[in-house]
Amino acid sequence: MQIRMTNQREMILQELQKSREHLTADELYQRIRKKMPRISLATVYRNLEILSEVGLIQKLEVSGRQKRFDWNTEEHDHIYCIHCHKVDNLKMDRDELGVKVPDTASGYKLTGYRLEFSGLCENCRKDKNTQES
Amino acid sequence: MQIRMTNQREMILQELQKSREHLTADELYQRIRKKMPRISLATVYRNLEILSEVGLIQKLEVSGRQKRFDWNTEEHDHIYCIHCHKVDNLKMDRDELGVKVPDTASGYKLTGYRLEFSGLCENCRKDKNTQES
DNA sequence: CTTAGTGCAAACTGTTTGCAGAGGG
DNA sequence: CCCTCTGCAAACAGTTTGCACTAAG
Repeated sequence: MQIRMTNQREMILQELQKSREHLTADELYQRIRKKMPRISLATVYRNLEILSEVGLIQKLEVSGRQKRFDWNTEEHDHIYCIHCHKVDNLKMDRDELGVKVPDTASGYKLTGYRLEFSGLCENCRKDKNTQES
Repeated sequence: MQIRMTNQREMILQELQKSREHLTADELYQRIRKKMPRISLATVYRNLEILSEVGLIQKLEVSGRQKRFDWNTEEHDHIYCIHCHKVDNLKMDRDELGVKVPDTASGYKLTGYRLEFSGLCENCRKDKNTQES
């Protein structure tokens, strides 16, 4: 199957890349809607799925109930804000992290890992100092 | 608020503990229903929530669309089967894993991490050998 | 008795799908 | 022109909630 670069598709890709964030389908939809009011949420979902299959973006498995998508297709890990639930890229290389992946464990043949640091992001740290929630 | 030990609550706790697995609310519901046919799924959800708040069980943040719950309340990591999506406890101590958590990163004040190995579980390894999916 | 907990149904959230029509290549 | 992609609405999966009744303490 060949994939066509439609306006919607391009917009989604652009908007995700320029955001530098890890948006959910709905967040992305809200932003794109301002420039392309007739786009539908279904289109956003369909394209995020397809773009991640093709390898132009990455679908994330992270904390929280909604799926998130990443413009950065290299292997890297994430940080999760326990207060506002946003997700950022961890700017550390995997070899700095020191995770030792055994070949097998508990009967599993291991193929990889997923590491997610958690903590308070810059904004939420400020909020916590001034007004205690 | 004080919590009452109702039959339903006790059953949920028991069934989860004896399963030694990381069940979803629905899986648990299906099992309990055999012994307690009038229990409702809503009750299972409500109790899993409450029991995890009280600290008798643990709510997991793991791969997959459904929430999973763990009878084991100690801090530990998980292994995820990329084929059948089941989740097992990792029988390794955190200090064996060698993860170095910096104090801060990308503006975040870090408080912890979540590590999930992924691979093929015993059953799925067998399946893969005989019949290629 | 009192008030937390239950079963049921209905609501809600996030995501997926069927379809007829539109528009990339 | 063809066939992938779109918008729309309706379906779906997982979870939560309002309510009147039940039962634990």
